[in-house]
Amino acid sequence: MTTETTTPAQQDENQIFAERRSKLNAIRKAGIAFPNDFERKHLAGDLHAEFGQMSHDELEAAKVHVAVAGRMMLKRVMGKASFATVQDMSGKFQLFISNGDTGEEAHNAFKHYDLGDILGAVGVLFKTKTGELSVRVTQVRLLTKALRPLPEKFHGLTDQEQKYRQRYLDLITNEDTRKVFIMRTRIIQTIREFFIRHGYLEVETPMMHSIPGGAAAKPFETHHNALDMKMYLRIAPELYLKRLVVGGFEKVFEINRNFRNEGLSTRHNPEFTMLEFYEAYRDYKYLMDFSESLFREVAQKVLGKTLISYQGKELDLGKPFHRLTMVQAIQKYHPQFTTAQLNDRDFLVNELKDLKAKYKPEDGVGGLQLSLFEELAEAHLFEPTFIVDYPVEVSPLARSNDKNHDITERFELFIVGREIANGFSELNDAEDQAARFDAQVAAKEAGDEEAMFKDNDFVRALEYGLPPTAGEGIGIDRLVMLLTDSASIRDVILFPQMRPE
RNA sequence: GGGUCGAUAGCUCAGCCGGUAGAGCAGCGGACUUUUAAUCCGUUGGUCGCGAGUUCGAAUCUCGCUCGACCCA
Repeated sequence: MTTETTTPAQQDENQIFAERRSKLNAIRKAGIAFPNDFERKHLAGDLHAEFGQMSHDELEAAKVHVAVAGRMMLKRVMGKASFATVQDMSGKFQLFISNGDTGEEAHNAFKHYDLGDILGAVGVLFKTKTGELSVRVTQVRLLTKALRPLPEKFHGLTDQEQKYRQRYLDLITNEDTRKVFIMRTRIIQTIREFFIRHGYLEVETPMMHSIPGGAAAKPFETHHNALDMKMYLRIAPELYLKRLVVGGFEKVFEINRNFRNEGLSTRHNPEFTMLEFYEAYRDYKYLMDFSESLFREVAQKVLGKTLISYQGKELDLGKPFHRLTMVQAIQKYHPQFTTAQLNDRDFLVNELKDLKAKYKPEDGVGGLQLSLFEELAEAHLFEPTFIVDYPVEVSPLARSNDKNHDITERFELFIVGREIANGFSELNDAEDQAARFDAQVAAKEAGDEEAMFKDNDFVRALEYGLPPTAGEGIGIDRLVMLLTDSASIRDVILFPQMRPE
């Protein structure tokens, strides 16, 4: 990329750095310091899988020639012979380098290679006397000099802050970290395959919105220079995906980032990954069954089982998920409340006051029920539980229940006490949608920063006719946390948001 | 926003009642042709997160700040 050879930040200078830089300078003088002509032909993992079971004598007879490359993680020099362990994307492999096989000069050069350097080696497979599959190296080359030393080889990198800020170091050093992120990739891959197999179309909708919509959240704001207009990073793709269903794409899904301008915690990162999907001619009950089969399949394919352990407690995604209304969920953990009390506005306000819970005093019964549910029940929902019949006033995009217009055909799925999915039969009555937007605008004007904007084009789209449709969002980061037994969302996001150093 | 804990060599950590900094790994030099965190001998390396204060003297005590982890709102 560049030909700069000037030194980086001087305050990082230390003895080890200086020593390595002087080695690099010597390499530069001797020829090409960063060669790119080494042809790597084998991965450690493949070699272990293919030849790991062969005996010492079988390997000697087979004379398997290999070319491996990777970062040197361990080095043991013993005079006229040395062992080194290199690590590539698939695993680790041991090299045996000796005066007899490479010549004294090459072996002496190797002795000055440092842990962290990237090497390429060619040779023949053999087994050591302790039975470890290794390469008897005939040629070893330094491909990339590492100027900075690696973290200590036994403990690795343990400092949480450094693990998050310098994820590359965490990945080099900690196998567990690599496993989590490989699993994350597999989870997303499995989800994608599931939807494609069910006939869904994967789409991409805008990340920059002129009207943020689809969720109750504070957006990030930015500015478009050429159009001289305010824009928002999206808080949800929902309204665009439903426009696509209006357009005739009757089964769509999108896996992508949402942005919400809120605090950071072990469960919140300002940008996070969301799966949203919509299917015409389905309702929220279908979605619940569909979600159960999705979760089951992902666990089975990624973990090989549905019985999982999270932070020391077990749960089985193979068993039917519980289904409770919000009122039932509150009563499950607080049987002293009667249904009449939980539908009484004054009673709810008093309880919330006594509990010192967060709630909006202007809310109606529905909003207050939700606040009480969050305070008293949510954290207890360890086993997968769908909470159904959300109040209409907190569900401005969901279809009302035909028998009771105060509730919607909506559910949220909770696992390990955390909201992990949200789905509903979509509101496809354009006039009702327009009225609900107006109510949101009124709430916004009254000071609710999370209330929605009115999206007139979305209403116009509904006026052309949205078929009866069901839609759902699933928080991918939280799902990955669940399946990788991670306590913090930062442990499942490669580069979590941090304050500047 | 509040509370608890943390920041000392490149990394992992110790450093007690205040007396001017220590180990292991890594590095450097030496021995060693089957090691497995190799071993053995020798050795270099520090703005003790930042800034004040108390004190004859501060890594250590006090206050403030920065960054982080966890818990709470």
